[in-house]
Amino acid sequence: MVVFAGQGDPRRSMALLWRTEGGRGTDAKRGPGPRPALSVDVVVDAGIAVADAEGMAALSMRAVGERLGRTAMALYTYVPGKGELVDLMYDQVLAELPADYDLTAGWRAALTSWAEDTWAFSLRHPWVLQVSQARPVLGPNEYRAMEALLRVLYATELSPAVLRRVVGTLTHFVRGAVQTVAESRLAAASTGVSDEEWWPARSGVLAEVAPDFAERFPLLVGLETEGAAPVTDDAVPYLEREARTTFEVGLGVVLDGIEAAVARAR
Amino acid sequence: MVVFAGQGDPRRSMALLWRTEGGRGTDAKRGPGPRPALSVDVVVDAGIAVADAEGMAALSMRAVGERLGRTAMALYTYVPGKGELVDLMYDQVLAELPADYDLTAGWRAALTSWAEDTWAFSLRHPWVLQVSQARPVLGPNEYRAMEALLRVLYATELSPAVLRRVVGTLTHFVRGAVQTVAESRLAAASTGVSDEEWWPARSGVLAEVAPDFAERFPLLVGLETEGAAPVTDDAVPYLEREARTTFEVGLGVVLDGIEAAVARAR
DNA sequence: TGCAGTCTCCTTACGCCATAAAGTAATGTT
DNA sequence: AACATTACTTTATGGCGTAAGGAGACTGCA
Repeated sequence: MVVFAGQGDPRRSMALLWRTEGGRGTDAKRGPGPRPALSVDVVVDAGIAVADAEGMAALSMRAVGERLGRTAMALYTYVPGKGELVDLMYDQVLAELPADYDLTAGWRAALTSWAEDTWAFSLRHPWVLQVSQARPVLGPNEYRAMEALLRVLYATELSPAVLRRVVGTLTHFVRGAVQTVAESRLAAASTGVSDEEWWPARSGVLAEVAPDFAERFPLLVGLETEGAAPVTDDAVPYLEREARTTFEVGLGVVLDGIEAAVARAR
Repeated sequence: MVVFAGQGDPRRSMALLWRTEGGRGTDAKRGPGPRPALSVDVVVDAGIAVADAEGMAALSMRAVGERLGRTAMALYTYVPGKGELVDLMYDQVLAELPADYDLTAGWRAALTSWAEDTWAFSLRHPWVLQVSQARPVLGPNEYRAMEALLRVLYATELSPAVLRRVVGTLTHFVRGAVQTVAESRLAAASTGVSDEEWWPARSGVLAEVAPDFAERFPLLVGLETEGAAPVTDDAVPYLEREARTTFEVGLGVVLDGIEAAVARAR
């Protein structure tokens, strides 16, 4: 369930995202009417809490309202709609990402830190992976995070034209890798069936239903038995271990590719 | 809206996916009861038609039923539920992908073809990008496509351990890159606002709401003006052009990284 | 002090969604 | 001819986002 950005009045959305009047926790001067018991920030935080705990699929206006002891409709006082709420939640959590990376150990080490931070961040708030990238949210923290990545990449001294694409390459890869883990956890949580239980059940049936499997897909069968990730921690499920190794090895591959581009440009 | 796989009886799901009794179009021997006017294949094709035309968000049991002149509930005769229907749709379209790649020009050229085919395929059926990868569908065509990719990758003579990860690296990257285009089209179609209209509207507001933008994000602003993709075809929207260039350049970067791994292994 | 205007928050309602349950009618087998 | 089985329908349940309208709280002005 990719969730799309709020499509209402751009002026209203952007004013909320970049809301500066004192920032979080300040209440602007009041006019007539009852004093608001909530605030945009409180609503956004409640949304984040719901999404963190129950996932994006469980994020409903009713659920957020309930967490605040209010009805769903009460939220519309603070936020134009669900799309905009998600935008605000997204930009809010993005504040957790570093605004700067240490470049003294070189760009490669810095990029590794960036990828590692992004990985950890995405697992802390897995629902961010379901926010569509097509129409970016354009909030301050998204820009802040992008600026941090760019600062690292400028150290490669690659041309702007290449640099632009490297940004995409890195984010696509990291996003895809961490998404595997996030979705796997989501599936386990929402079905109550762990990967460890799910996989043997399916592959057992597979053997029944496709007895000629080994002849049809020899390379696949060969690969399945070889090259699995070593078991370093039994508490980490199989699929997550595999995904983590793919992340580490794959990141190395991508960084090697960037290095090749750097060498070629020199 | 990531859509998760059907979570019902694995035996039933797998039997449907690998259904062999005559394959498409054969009707099994009949018992008592009215003769079925539809079939699993017809339902799956209708689902694909709906998803291709209107997107995953518009894929409802009602919509598919309506296309077949039936109620939503009628579909449950053929398919256990929506999740399983999506699984079947997914594996069905995957049959469009080649089962083999020409390796005479080397693995690099073959991988480029693979990436290109995956790109085109994903834009033909953008909704496949919203099928969760966490609990794979495990249908015959998914395995067929994977086997084709593996055949190419075996030509690199990398160790199985590395090869496993390279599969993930490539798929993550291609998926991420094409997803940008798919979501951008989806956003344009569902809101009626093209990227060309959307972006200036937003960035205009951005300038109002964040007058200190250029000081806060100097690298970002710098990059925005430099290194844009050259305009080769005016009919292709800006964001798609950018995404396509990212795909091409990024693929080169990843392939360079694989080449580095190959060289190191030698 | 009183009242008008404004604002928060509620209830109700609409039209979607997946799917459970139960009913109707058609068909093959005995 | 009776019965079991099946395709398909109608109806209902409990979710969703949010439009519309109303109740009561509060400020600012007369």
